[in-house]
Amino acid sequence: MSQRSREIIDEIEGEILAGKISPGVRLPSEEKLCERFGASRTVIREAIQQMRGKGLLRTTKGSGTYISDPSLDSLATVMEAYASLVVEAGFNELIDFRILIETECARMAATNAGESVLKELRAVLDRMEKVKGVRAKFSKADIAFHLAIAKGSGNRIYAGVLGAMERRIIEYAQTNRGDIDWYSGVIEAHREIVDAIALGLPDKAAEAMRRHLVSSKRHFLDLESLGGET
Amino acid sequence: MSQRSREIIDEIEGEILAGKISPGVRLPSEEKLCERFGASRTVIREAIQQMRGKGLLRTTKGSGTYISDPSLDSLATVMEAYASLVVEAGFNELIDFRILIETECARMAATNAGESVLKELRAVLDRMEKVKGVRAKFSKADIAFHLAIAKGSGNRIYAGVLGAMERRIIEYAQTNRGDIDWYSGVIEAHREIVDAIALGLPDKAAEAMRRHLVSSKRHFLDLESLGGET
DNA sequence: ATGGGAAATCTGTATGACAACTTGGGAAAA
DNA sequence: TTTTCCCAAGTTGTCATACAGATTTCCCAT
Repeated sequence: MSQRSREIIDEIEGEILAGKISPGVRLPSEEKLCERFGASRTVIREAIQQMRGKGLLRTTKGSGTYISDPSLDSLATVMEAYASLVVEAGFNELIDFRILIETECARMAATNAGESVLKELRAVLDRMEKVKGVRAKFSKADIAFHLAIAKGSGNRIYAGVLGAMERRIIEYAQTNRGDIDWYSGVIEAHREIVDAIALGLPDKAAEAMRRHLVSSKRHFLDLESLGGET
Repeated sequence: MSQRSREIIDEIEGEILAGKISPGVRLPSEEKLCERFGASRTVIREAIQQMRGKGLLRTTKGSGTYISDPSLDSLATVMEAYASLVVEAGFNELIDFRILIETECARMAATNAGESVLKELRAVLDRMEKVKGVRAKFSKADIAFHLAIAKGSGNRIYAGVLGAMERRIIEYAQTNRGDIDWYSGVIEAHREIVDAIALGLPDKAAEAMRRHLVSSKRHFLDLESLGGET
């Protein structure tokens, strides 16, 4: 497997991560790169496309190709793609991963979250109360809740990684669960978490979050073993 | 920004993650896709290249394009690219992320690790003792140590995510640190972790790992504030 | 039935051309 | 001189065509 584009990718990536080219800087034009690597424009473009897929490059028609600044979006995009593949093979592992990160998010949020985050959390709680029973809307609010906490942690990596998985996990895990008791239970758990964060109690917030997620996981596994498929 | 390839990517990705196409299955040939989307082969290929970059597709010359099975490598590739970009902006956050995951890995390894993992860990310890003082080799062994523990956790996500960051973090963090006391300290900390895992003591293993990493982080930050740059 | 080889299929690369868009600078106007 | 406007050069996006190199399929001769 020769793959001319592979070599080119390796070389350019190498320069990027060696710091020779910094985020925001424009890459030489495709034509220039053709000269430099002695390859056709086709190959150069294939290399660029692949790096774009990774989120390493960003192109603007008419202007040029630029090194991405490390937007969390790019990480999220890729992790989402990955999560969608792994979802069947190792859903358990993915959930455990999520529990680990979110528990830590809650803990950190209790010390770092400002008033604006708390306000957002309370707004989401109200919304969940309002849409109780409507699964699609409830899920959406649920996701918003967890992302808000991740944001409140102050660590952008957590928020990025989590945002990548959240939607898919919740969609997947909440299939076939519609009784009103369950909705109320979720809201109650969320409220407990918010209270702990508001009071600035890291351990309590972490513990509440962990309990909430572990119970979700159990619910999901029960449903699955009963054959709860779409 | 129209971006014909964008639409195609969205559609194909949508089908993949909706489960309409499963890992291992072959995608229709480029020509067929041209017909289906009413686009030129160029556009189809650009879409494919980008998804290849994400690790979503795998192509074999002469045979076809296939949906990747969720190999951890693909995630690692992408996270590595990301880590290289974020490394300047939020190195602290990246390290905290690592500490969180590795602590959990150590905890889980204490209950899940089999004899083979323990054997590997001990072998790595010996090797570190042998190359004490040679920074490049020591770093390599250091990475191997942490990855072995991640593997011993039994959760492939941890191992994948960590493998993606490990090399870059350690390379970056160990710059300018060469005195013999430091090497000994690292080995001592590692030995403590291995012992706890061998005895099957989750909390102790986790605590030892956390102490080790937090101390590394502090060392690194000290060096940095003194102007320790490449 | 089987083995071998040719044909069909498929991805990788090269070339040339044009469209769509951005950018910078120069000409024209104030 | 300063400002405004427009266009020309530069750059990426898309198309069509052709052929090389690898793999797979299938048919024919043994």
